[in-house]
Amino acid sequence: MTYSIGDISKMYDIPVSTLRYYDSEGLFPDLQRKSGIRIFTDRELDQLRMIECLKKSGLEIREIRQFMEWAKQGSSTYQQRYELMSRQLESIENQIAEMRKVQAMVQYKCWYYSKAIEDGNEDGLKEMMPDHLPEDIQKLYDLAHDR
Amino acid sequence: MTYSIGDISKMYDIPVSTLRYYDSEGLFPDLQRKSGIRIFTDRELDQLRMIECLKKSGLEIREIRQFMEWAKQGSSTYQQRYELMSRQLESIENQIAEMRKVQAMVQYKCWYYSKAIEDGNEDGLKEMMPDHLPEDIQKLYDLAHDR
DNA sequence: CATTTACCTTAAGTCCACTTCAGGTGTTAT
DNA sequence: ATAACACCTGAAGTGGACTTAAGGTAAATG
Repeated sequence: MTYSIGDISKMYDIPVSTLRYYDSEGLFPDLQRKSGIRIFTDRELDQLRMIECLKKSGLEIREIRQFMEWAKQGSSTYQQRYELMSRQLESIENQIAEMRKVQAMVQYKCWYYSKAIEDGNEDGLKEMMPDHLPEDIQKLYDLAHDR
Repeated sequence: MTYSIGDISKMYDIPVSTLRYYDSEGLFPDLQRKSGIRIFTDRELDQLRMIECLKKSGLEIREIRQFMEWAKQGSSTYQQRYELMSRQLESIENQIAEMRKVQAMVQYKCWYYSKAIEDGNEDGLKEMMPDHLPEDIQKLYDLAHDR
């Protein structure tokens, strides 16, 4: 099965210009052409899924290109690819932990403003604020403030 | 307690230039000065924590400025601030869910390459690949590939 | 047969969040 | 007193990831 650049664009909701940009950056190292026109196959679909994933994990385009080049080189680069994935795994785990703290802070602020709306002011809040919050809210507050 | 811009820079490991940039973008709406020099207080420390948090949640500088302006306006903007935090909470939850999928993909790839290293090739892997993976790995694969 | 459509290229432009530069003031240390 | 610091400003520069513009080819549709 093969696809045109426009097919891929619709399937993944990615602008055609972005797909061309990725190609120009070497992110599809095996992409074939028929009289100048790019022919995408399931191989490129897999690569595109991987690109999106690696981007979300925080890799830059040139690092993704490096990974794609390693993949092209075959079995001699298993080790490098494994190490890259291990590093990314650690990085993602840190990012998730960080996001949990952000989530706690935002949950705390949601509670805070809903209480402020109820009371019409922040007076009561300011009194309980460092250490006398309701138990469940205190947990969020402490998590968000690293304590 | 007050702090100089250099103090804050060291405490939070943020370049002085970034703090000046934040100030120039209106992210410290109450920041005082003594003969031209910025005087940071605990209020600005709280704001800086909030800036970092909102940035991590995906807000742009101008949206953070909006939030800070609302905060300056007092009780009349509780509702807007509550709504912003609610939206961000939802967004963070989506981001965490997305990161979990990325994590599953990267965990799967870690397993994949460690197996490839062990085997010296991907032949065995390619045979089990769509549906005959070891049970725990299959879960990762399915999660990462939305199935 | 003309125009619309889908593809192509290279180069320049955009957006965001900083960062660097050039030049200046005021206080402290040798 | 001179140099080293820590602060200041406004303007220009940077980096990354696209996006847009300008101009062209080739197949297909009215």
